[in-house]
Amino acid sequence: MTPFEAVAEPARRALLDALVDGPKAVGALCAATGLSQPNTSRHLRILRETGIVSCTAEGQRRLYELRAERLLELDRWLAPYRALWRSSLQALERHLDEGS
Amino acid sequence: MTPFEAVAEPARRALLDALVDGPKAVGALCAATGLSQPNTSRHLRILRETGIVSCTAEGQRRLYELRAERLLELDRWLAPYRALWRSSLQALERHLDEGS
DNA sequence: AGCTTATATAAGTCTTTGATTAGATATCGG
DNA sequence: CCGATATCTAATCAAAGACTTATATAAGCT
Repeated sequence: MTPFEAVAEPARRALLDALVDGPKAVGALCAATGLSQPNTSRHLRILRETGIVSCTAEGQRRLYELRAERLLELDRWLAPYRALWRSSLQALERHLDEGS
Repeated sequence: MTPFEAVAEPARRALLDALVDGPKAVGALCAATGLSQPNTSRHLRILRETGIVSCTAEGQRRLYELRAERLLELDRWLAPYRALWRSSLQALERHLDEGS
């Protein structure tokens, strides 16, 4: 699965958002997202297989951690478009300047 | 449909990539992507309904044009993760510096 | 008007994928 | 060893979505 498909799912974005401020166990992620436990595990597996999170066993829990580098691919794809909307913003600014 | 889901589909990313260097008619987009015409129309409709492209009738053709601003939402979501991978890159650099 | 080109839409099929329920595995505390 | 907790996996179902074929609409040309 591509990172694009991985983050397309709202549940998985919620999981990632919950991981921004550090690694968490599955139970904590269930609580944070409101997802059922099996559902959480399934989405975490997808994220793990995509390489966006990694998992380390910590006693009877599993700590999931972000591997944000994997999202670089999204950022790189976005780059040409970013250039475009920057230029439209600039055009808008020019327009507003002319109007004032 | 969210912009996330919209760009998750490879065919739609191909269409967007073909539109980066300016508006194109449907036929040109078919040729550029190798998608069938109905398929192209369907994906273009999805992109249009999501607001990522706009369409203007030009005689018997329809010119599709990028509305890159709509992808700002992706960029904004990505921001916190960008901060993370920047710091991991910095950590890697520090590590390499120590090693040398 | 009739033919052609360009695009959109509809119907049908097939695949993918998300959610739930139930059960399996493993670790911890006594 | 046993019960409780934490997590994973399997099976099943339902829904979403992608692709094809066929058809409709509309503009352009002669």
